[in-house]
Amino acid sequence: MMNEITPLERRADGGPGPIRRTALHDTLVSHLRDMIIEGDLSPGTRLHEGQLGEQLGVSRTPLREAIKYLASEGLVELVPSRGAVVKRFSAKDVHDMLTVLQTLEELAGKLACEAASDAAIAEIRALHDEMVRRYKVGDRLQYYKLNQQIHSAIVQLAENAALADMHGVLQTRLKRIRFIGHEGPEKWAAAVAEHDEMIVALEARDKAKLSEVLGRHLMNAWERVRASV
Amino acid sequence: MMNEITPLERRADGGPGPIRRTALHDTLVSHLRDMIIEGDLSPGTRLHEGQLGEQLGVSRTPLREAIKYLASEGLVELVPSRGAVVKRFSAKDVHDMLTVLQTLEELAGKLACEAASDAAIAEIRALHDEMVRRYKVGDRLQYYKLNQQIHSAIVQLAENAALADMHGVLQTRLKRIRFIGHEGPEKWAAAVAEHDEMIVALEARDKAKLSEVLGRHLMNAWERVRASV
DNA sequence: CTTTTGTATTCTGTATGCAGCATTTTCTGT
DNA sequence: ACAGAAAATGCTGCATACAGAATACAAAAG
Repeated sequence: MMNEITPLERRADGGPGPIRRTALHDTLVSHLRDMIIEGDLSPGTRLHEGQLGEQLGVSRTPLREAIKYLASEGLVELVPSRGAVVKRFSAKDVHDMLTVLQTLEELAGKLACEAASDAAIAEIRALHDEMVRRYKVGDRLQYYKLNQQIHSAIVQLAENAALADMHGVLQTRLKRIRFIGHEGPEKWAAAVAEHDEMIVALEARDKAKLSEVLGRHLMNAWERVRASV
Repeated sequence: MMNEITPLERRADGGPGPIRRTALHDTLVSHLRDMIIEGDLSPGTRLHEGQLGEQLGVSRTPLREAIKYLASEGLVELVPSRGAVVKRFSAKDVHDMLTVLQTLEELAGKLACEAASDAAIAEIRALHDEMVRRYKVGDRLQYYKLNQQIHSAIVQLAENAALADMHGVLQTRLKRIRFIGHEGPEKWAAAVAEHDEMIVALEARDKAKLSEVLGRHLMNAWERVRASV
């Protein structure tokens, strides 16, 4: 992927709704996040404030603030007097994260079955169907994005802000790994099959089943990505 | 508690080990954290950069960086063009956090039984005994601190960095609530009893039992603090 | 040829200055 | 006297400037 670093475009408006001024901080944070996830900034790379700021067309002050924010999210590491470096995750780190993610999604599954409205479930079904379509066509990138969306959406159904937060942090940390990991056809098929089970269980509001499938799905996720780590 | 705000003392050394220079950022972050937890900055309060910086004896720049860091931790909220305010947690928020914390500690319990060394368990036993001593004397503050330490220590035993991270974030967010919550004698006794069960289960390395007790303990925690929220 | 030390450069850490937005106060018209 | 508008104040957001630490390089000594 390795795009070249492009200056940050400061979009003036967020579209419809109340006219909200540019929030440079947020823009910078997500921009840097993407750069890390997509590999423009690979693990171990030092985040050079002067250079990076110049490339993005931003002064050091807001850049530093964004870096501190990302540090708290765990994407970069702050070394006193030596700046920030992109955090490197070991295989064990990834496995640990998946273990926690598994537990969180199991919980999310249970809560979702209790709290979700039919309409919300229907939306996820739509995402799922679209994802399957992408799978059949072999569109990996869109598949990947829809996959993430579905998992996040199920967590949203649980209507538990803390759960969504924790899940989001881990999901973000893992994005880079998943972004790289390219499982073979048979494993991909298995993943899709698990997703199918998920949707069925959700529509049936079968707590135990949904929780079980989500857990199994993430256990298998480890098998799928372990080679890439 | 409401201490008056005191200038930040810049400690020169962290004790033994390699002589490390003052890390103002870290100091500021934990100082602000403490101020929020202990109620010097109550929920809804705007964090006035000029004023606060002057009181702490620090310029606005590092202060802003620390605030951004805390924002990512979820202790303060950033409002565009209007600075940062201390986040206010609703009863549902607290309940949600405890739900997630429960799940995480259940997981920690299972992992801890597998991974912990005898020595590590002995250390927790020591903390526990000390805590019980404090309970018998009625020393609430020390009891509270040791209580937190024990929970964190058990999570540490699991040797899962991601788990420890997520647990730490939630623990921090809840600290303020727990700091306030003063349960009555009978509930306090029940909590101590649960801790007793925990230690016994841990020493027996009884995964199921430890996990169950930890879960129950946190369910009850909600009963103990719900009045304070 | 290797090692060590002194110096120069580069980068981080912190302070300060300036512009724009939000809010409040004051002024004006009815 | 009251409503609305305009000015004034205060604060945030960003940029720049300065000081100190770390690193890299070069020269000299073993």
